[in-house]
Amino acid sequence: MTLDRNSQMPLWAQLETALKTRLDTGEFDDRFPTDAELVEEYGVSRHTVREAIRHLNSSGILRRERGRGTVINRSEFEQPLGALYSLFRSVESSGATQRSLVLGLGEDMDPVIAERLGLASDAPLFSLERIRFADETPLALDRSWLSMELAGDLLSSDFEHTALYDELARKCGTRPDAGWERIAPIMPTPEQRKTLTMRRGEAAFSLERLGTANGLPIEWRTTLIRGDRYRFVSNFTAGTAPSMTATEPD
Amino acid sequence: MTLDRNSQMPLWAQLETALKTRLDTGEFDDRFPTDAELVEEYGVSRHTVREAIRHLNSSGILRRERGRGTVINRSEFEQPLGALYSLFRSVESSGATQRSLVLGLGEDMDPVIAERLGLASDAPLFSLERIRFADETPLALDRSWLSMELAGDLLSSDFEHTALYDELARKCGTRPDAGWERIAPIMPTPEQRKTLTMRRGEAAFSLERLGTANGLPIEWRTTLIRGDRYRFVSNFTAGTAPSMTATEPD
DNA sequence: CCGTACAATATGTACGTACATTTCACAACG
DNA sequence: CGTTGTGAAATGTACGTACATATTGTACGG
Repeated sequence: MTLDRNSQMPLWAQLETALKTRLDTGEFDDRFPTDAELVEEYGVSRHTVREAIRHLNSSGILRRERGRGTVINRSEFEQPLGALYSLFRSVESSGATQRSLVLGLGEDMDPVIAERLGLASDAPLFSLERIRFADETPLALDRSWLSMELAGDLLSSDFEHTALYDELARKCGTRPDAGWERIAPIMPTPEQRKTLTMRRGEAAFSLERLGTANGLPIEWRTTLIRGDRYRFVSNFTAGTAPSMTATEPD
Repeated sequence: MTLDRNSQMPLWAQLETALKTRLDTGEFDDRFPTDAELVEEYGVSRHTVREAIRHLNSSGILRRERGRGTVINRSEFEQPLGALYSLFRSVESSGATQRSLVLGLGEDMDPVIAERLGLASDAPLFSLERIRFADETPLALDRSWLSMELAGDLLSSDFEHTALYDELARKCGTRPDAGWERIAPIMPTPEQRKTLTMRRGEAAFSLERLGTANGLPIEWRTTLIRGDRYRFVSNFTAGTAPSMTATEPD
């Protein structure tokens, strides 16, 4: 398949479509081509190849790893969303008069979470639970777990006024640099509903996050966001997401 | 503020941070600098400027408009999410044995939706309602509205096997090229729950989408996705989202 | 046999240039 | 006075180059 240099569609968008088609056929199941190979094959510059891959990347299909190559994101029903990584940050930085209230700070034990953090199932965990306010009204309920060995020094910190990651970096010398996030719609339990002063029948977002540093998991976090106070909104244009008009199945 | 060329942090990431800081102070409230101005001011190449702006863009802070300039995304509580545009597509392309069942196809009237589409409140609307299956089990409930004047020719189409946008392009010569999308968590009504064969107490995603072509709204769509069958997942790394480690408020 | 060192590979960063396309303002024209 | 045309401004696309950095495999030496 060759590209049409007279087409209205940008070269990189054509290339993106072509690559997506070939991905669907399973042609790259063992190995995705390198930049140089695609440059050679399609006769375009590396810049154009990267632009195409950047878009496949941001739509969660591919992932690039420096020194290793471009790998295909395999997942079944859980659809990766690329730049959704900013989801949590967007909640954090939603403006308004931000404030948080510490509900719990101390030691906890949980075999499931301990295993997620790569610890023995009876390992002691540092736990921090907070309510996030925006405009004086509860917006989210947030709980983090870290290894007590790593975060023990944080037991005496004041988290009403200090960010967890900043404190972690300052006292423990580390901070999540990667990880994953997952979002689901749920019905809050009566207790959660009461804590967040939600009305009955109101649903909520449930966010789960595993934060890693240097490839090792260091933080597990769950966040519950009031559904009546929050929406995630996205603008799309042919300019920023041209693959959409070309490949949107519907 | 000047950039440190000996820093470990890439130039573009430093520039991103610098620009974000200046954005926060409101310095650019009237006008965001052009590429050329930033090239001049920071003494970097336009490539680097674009890389920085690309990241601000994908985190929903800025929006670039060809021929016009770079503008700041203003929104209060509804946080834009950049590449979340692929949200709907990800549902569509979630694989499995995809199938849809047409529940309704015909004329409808709705003053609110008509207004959203820029029509008179009593204008007749084309309406299409479908159930989306994945693996023989209902996944989503989907309803679209278009102006009857535009989409009248689609009344006789077979949407069990044909995509709406393809049919729209073929018969009506247009197709959404931009728009916006919004996501919320909701409790389905008993009727919706029954249609999607959901258990009691299970929440769902509610997606709303306005699709535009050439700047004019042409489609309003609502989608209900089963919460027990779907998750949105995102991987983040310092490599693909370095601003995160730098600016994560928590 | 194991570990270190080095080379090959592949992506990341950063520079440069040129032209295309869209938008907007303003002048010229009918 | 309105319409059309033209040019300036700004981002989009596309090419080129060079070097940095992370990963992996291999060869060499103890």
